[in-house]
Amino acid sequence: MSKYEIQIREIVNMQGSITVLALARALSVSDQTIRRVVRPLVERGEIAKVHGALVSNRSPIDPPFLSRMSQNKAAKIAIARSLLDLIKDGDRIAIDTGSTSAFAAQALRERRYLTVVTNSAFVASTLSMIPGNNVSMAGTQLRHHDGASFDRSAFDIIERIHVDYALLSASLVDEKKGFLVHEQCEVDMATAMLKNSSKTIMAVDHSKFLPQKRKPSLKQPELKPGDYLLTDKPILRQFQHLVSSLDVVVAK
Amino acid sequence: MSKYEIQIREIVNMQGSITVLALARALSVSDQTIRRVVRPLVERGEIAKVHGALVSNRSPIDPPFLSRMSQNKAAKIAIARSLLDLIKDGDRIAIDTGSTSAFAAQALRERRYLTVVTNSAFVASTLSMIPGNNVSMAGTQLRHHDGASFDRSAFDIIERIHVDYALLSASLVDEKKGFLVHEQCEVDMATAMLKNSSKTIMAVDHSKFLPQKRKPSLKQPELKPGDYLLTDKPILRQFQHLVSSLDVVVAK
DNA sequence: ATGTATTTGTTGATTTTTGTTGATTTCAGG
DNA sequence: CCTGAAATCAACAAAAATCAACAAATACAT
Repeated sequence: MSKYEIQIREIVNMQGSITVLALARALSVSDQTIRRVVRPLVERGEIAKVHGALVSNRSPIDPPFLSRMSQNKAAKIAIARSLLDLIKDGDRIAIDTGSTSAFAAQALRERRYLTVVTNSAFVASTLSMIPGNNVSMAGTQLRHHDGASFDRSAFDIIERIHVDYALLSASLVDEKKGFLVHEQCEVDMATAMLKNSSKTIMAVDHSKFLPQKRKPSLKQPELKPGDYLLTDKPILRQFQHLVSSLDVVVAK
Repeated sequence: MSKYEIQIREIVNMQGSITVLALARALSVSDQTIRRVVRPLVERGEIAKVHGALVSNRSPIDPPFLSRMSQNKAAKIAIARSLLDLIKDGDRIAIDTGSTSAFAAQALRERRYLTVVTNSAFVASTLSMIPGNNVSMAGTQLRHHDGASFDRSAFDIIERIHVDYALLSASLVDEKKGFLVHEQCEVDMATAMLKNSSKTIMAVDHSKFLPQKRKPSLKQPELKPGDYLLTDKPILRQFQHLVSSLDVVVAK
């Protein structure tokens, strides 16, 4: 790995695109050097190259978080897209934190006049820039691993705003215990959102139905009959009893 | 894929529609080049083409925030990078809203253990995901054009947290009146941030020194002697008196 | 210090892109 | 259904970007 690699990646991702020569001048090396360093990056698909320029494959404001921390990207995108069949222009929705919700937020940029309340700064930021939306960020101090807030004020705000849908997620689906997450604050937040919404949408990709190394142990609040379950593969028999009263949507 | 592709897509989507010739002038290439680059885009259906013009097929309302983000991108990035000379690991900083601040936030991802307080959801989201940072999002209801908050709680939080630096911006620098912005709430926020910080950093790219169509009229609070001014071109003589007591940093 | 390995800059051949020219097509208005 | 202006297209020459190969510079272990 070359010493210029990090710099190059950073400049390219920040600018969106730059010519090889400009980059050479910026780092005061020859254009040939840039080409050499860049070649493996292109092969690994980290940045794209066209005749005349290097272009980032990330959108300039697209968080590293989406590409980095997401396993099962395809599944989550499919789920997010199928969410669009449920959520219509003008709906009010509470959205929890997590990567599934992040993708959901991206998809919901297609909708207009949404009322959104969320404790995730990422979701808030994404949807607040859509004209016509009314977005409330619940909470102040953000935890660093996902930019979500669980402080007192976060709950105050969630409890103040009533919405049509609460979009929730889970870390693991257990045959016996149901939808589980790692932290109590997440359960508390889910409970608050669920209480203040007409319908709940639980979004879990199929990997959440498989055993995991790090096992969560805290149970999400009970869903009501008629609530939605969004996933990307048919529910296996041993989980059927968990979802019998729910409206199951399998994204394809 | 051509190196002009992203720019073309951006301009077309931003303007809604534009003639081939205007686009050629904008990128200072020939009209023939535009046609050539555009052909595959049209075939893929990414933008539509009629005799005489290219029209965007995307929803006409795309976040104005993003478009502003791309004006003077290079200058803003240069300023953001030079900010890294001032801000060190562990510093505490208040950041206002605006595209310059958005780029600053991107650059500050290199720093660790920052204490950040901001009323911009985008800045909060960007910096909250860096391990070791302590980020507070000030405010609840986000305005849609830039995802920033100016409600009561935003001020409460800004006023509660004392920081080393306040990073502020302006829409126009007027020879006589100084640093101007469009809205009173922005002045109020800047004032609150400035009051609670040891030093203020005013970041304005050179285009802010030029006359503008839409003229802002509200004056940002006075900077203190020793505060920083970050810009990307040397200060012209007629503006010198505004910055005489300031520490001027010209990014290159 | 010495030799070896790696990185970097330079050169010239090769490929791709771009601008220009002139012919052709499309469009609006009688 | 013409007609003139503007837009488009095709083709070729000029310009720019890329690549391969080699030499110079640098780093590194012995």
